[in-house]
Amino acid sequence: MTKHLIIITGPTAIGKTRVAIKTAYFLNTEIVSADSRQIYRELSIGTAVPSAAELNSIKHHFIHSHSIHDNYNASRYETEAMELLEKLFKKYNTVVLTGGSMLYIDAVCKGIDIMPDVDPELRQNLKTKLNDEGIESVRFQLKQLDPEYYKQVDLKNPARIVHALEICLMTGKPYSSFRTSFNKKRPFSVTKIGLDCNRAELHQRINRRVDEMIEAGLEKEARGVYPFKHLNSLNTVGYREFFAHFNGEISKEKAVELIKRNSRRYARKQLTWFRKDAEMNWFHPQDSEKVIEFIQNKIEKI
RNA sequence: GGUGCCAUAGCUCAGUUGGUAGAGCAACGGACUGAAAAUCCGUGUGUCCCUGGUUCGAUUCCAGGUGGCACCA
Repeated sequence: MTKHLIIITGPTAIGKTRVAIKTAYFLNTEIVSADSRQIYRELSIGTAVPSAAELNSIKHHFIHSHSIHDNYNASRYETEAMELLEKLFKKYNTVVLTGGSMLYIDAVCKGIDIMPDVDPELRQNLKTKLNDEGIESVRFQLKQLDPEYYKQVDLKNPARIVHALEICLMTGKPYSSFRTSFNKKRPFSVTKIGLDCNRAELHQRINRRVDEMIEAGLEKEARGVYPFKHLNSLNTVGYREFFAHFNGEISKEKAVELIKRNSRRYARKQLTWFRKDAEMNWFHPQDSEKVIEFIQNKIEKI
């Protein structure tokens, strides 16, 4: 029996949860979340996790399953998601995966090259070097250790250069030797549903949702994790703006305004990524019936 | 009703001694393989309020109109 993974994605605040739940309900299956921030149990309001009622109606995975202290990443997600899918596909022929984390979705569909875990101490050292000596110094070091990748990398992007260096230094081999861009074979078919609407409507949805988050007590939630503000997991829209407010750098009003703006920019970035995906089938978030109909047809054909 | 000031990008405004214009913010486009809600790159998007007049040429000068603000009635 062929197994099917239905992916429901789209920009932040578009209404993925609702469509995913309707779809999972119709297919009588469970939902796997592909959201790099809803995965943290310390974050709820600012990441817009599904409501208790929604979580009760359909079994969800990777919601609040990890801690902000866990040092999570896309590769760990790939491993854990694939293990989970193997189990779920023993029980179901179809599983719904939903979320807006582009790289996490790709990790499930195509896989990520195998590399060693990054040593946090090494990362800190390289960050310090970057800070003290400037981007030139890490650039130069990368040129020595991996001239091949040096030719391709965005030389203005410190995160890319630092990561390549990390791998070179930890393995003694060039980073480029790990980059196969090989798409892993998956034991299931993939159907991608992209949700989108016109931009003005999307901005309205985002602004409204941020206002709801504020009413629901986002400030208090952010205050609670403020001591850990340096963690990557908290370099997150909705939290870092409040941290700036707690630091006395900006007013609360300004923080709220920035959360809205940064959410809009995040949505735009997601759309840029999804748009170039030729496998995406686009729908309006109100058209969940059409989505289900489309999926039904697709599954019957395979 | 009278007088004065203003009208330029989505917003706040600059500017052109007459040769169709530029800042900030917002917005938009793109890259992306173990930080991805991260990180980085790029782009002015415009009936210069309307209608006439002067002029080779008006967003700019003049007149009228419309709208806004202030003050006086």
